[in-house]
Amino acid sequence: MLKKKQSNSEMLKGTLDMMILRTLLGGDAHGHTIAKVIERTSEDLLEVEQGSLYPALHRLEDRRWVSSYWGASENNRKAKFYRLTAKGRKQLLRETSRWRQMTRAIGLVMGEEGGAQ
Amino acid sequence: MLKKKQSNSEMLKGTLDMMILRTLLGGDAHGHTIAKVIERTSEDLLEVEQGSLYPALHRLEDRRWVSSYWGASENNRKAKFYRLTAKGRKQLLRETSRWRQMTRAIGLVMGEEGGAQ
DNA sequence: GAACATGCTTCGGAAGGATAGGTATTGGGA
DNA sequence: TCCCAATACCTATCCTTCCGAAGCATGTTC
Repeated sequence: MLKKKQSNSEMLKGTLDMMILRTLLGGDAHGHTIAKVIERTSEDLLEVEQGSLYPALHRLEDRRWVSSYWGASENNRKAKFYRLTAKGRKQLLRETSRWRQMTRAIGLVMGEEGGAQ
Repeated sequence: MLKKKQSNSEMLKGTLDMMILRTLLGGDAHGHTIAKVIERTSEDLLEVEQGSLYPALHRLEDRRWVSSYWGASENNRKAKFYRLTAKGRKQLLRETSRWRQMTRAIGLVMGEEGGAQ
């Protein structure tokens, strides 16, 4: 993920799962769409690579945070849809909380007096 | 890094280098001190493991972002001090900018209207 | 002088992300 | 008709970082 102009950055590894779960709060969606939603809502600051996206989706399914089923996309193509499970919802809360805590902590170290908003 | 109670989190990988560089803005320091400073300024939300710290310092030195020299610590022990180089300063600016951009982007995806302040 | 705190090093494994290659299907245009 | 672009998915391999663990050395204190 995260590219656009300068590739990688290595920063923020581990946030992709959280963003996928967050996206699924808006309703079931298939991989391709999830990636597009993340890219657009981030104002194209993030770019979700397929090589990151699909392994992430499988990971989330293995952990029972999402479930999947085959269906047809908006373009009438075969597509695997993902749905947030109850476990996934809890996980999303945990990760969101952790994310806020961590960004605040780093903000403190970086000397941003406001901390995380 | 980042533990305290619940270990890891896997989130935020790649920010350690930035925090080390930031810490060295305050003046030369050796590894042990750098770790303590990061822990304390983060209000103990972050924990810097030795197995992360020293490889990171070597990494930064390989990239010429810091230079090192042997000296004596406050406790009269042998210690390797690190100093931010001109290249390191530029890198710190780049990483800080990138960090702000990325947290803002993720904030957008997570639906935090304020974005990263 | 044993124990402890300080201080540094490195190995090995786990995990996530990116690159790059591949498959399949639909629809549109030459 | 044929081909290509876009959509949609999969996965092997490599790279990087982090962490646990083990080890070494030295100064201080009891």
